[in-house]
Amino acid sequence: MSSVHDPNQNHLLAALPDAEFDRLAPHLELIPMLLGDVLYESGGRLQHVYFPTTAIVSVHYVLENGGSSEIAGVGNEGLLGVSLLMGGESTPSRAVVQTGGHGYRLKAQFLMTEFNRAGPVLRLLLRYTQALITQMSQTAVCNRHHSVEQQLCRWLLLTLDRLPSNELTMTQELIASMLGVRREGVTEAAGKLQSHGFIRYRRGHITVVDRAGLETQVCECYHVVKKEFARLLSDVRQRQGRVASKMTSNRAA
Amino acid sequence: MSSVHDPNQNHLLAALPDAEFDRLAPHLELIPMLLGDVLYESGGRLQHVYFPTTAIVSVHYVLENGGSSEIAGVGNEGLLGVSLLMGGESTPSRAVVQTGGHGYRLKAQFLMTEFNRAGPVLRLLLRYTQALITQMSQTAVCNRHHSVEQQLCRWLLLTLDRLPSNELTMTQELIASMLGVRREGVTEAAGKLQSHGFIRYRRGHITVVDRAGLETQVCECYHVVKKEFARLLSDVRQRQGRVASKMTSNRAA
DNA sequence: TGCGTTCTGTGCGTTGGCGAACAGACCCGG
DNA sequence: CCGGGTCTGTTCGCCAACGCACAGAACGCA
Repeated sequence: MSSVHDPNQNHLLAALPDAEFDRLAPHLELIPMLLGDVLYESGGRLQHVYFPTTAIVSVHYVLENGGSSEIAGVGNEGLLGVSLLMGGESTPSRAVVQTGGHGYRLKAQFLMTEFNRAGPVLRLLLRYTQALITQMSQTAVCNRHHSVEQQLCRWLLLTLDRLPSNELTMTQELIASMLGVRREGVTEAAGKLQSHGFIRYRRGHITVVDRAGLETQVCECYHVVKKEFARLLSDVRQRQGRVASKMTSNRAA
Repeated sequence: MSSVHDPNQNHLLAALPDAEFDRLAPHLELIPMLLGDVLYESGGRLQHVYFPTTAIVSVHYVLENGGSSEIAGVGNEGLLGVSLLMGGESTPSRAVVQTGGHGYRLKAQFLMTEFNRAGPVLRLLLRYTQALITQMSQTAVCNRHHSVEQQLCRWLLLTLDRLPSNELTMTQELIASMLGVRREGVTEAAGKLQSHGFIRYRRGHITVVDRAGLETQVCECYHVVKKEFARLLSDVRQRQGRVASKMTSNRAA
């Protein structure tokens, strides 16, 4: 259990040059991220940024009438707290852990110091921001033009890409609230996907058995987002074998 | 006609400290922006950034099937080309002039040089980016949860805020394509608003006669966006009386 | 093993928005 | 002042998604 966690599991951290990584590493704090944990509350002050490793976090906007929609998901490919980088101390969005796991958090000031050096960290994180903007925009269009079933496919695939396994622990109710649709709508769409043999599910567990099948149903939005991430962050998955010594020493912080 | 145009009509340019402004000013190029002009094509390489003064530009995403939605509008409060700043040389979005007028453009390299000094220009533009992200996100939620009529109100008000007058030159067809809805839907919604006495229109012209009335119908999304812009860019509308000598000399560039 | 909770399936009626089609109104240019 | 193109108003059928309500199934805990 001691060497399971490594900041390099997060692709952004892994992509940092050694010098930058070494400066940040002492301040990275491993934390459990439990299903339902609220990382940011709408309008709240941002104290930390988060780099998920095994967890997935959903960023969404909530309306006065209680309706809401996910506008982006963040897993080990990204970070939470972009609005800090942008200079807003808060954000109108809400960030909730959607799949339990772990991640590293960093006090805002440390990242900002690094960011303000205007070096590789700034450039990397801005490119990530650009990818995030694409994801949000595509979500907006998708919300308007595509069916619940298509959107479910998109969401499943995007989530799957962030998971090590092909099973997601997730109720239909929860998925519905992510997509901003009715639970029954998800039930129906999921039923179709199951009858096609693409997925199987039971009470809170969805297993993707035919990923290629899902891809035949999904709308272009999925591919647009993936492509843009790949384009902007192609260099990001490289570095894996970095020595973990520096961090294990402060994992308990 | 000679002193009508001034870069300070754009709020971002106006908010720059003198030193930064003076460095950029020689490279600002006044250009007409005509209705329908395409500033950025989806996937195209970005050569310039644009600071609208009297024009309004619509940023939208287009789907394979031809459907599309505006994800943000940019007028004299902002700039086009955020993805350049983010380090992506292109963007999957499309930018089209929605209301004819003027603006200043700047070769990408000049802004990037300034941006990379990591001074006030960077900070200002990042905060603008954050505001833009809010606008996109709120649009995504709005697309999902609010009626065409509410969205029309939101769109009218946001557009109105960027115009000097209370009349917009705009066909219902065009508005429909912005919102990503049917033209008939706009006709119906606009009809209601007119019967309430909030607006009046005739073939391609909409006049807002009761702005307060519109605000009673609009969804919260409008206010959220406005508030966030105000919060992030409150210092931006200040400087107005800056000497225009430096620019008039190169207006013809 | 049994019980309560939570999740899923299903069946209503309702509705907002879509798609297509067409008539009338308006405007501009010749 | 006329005519053609464009914009607007309206209709009708259709369907996806909504909201509500309830029954059955699965699971977890005692």
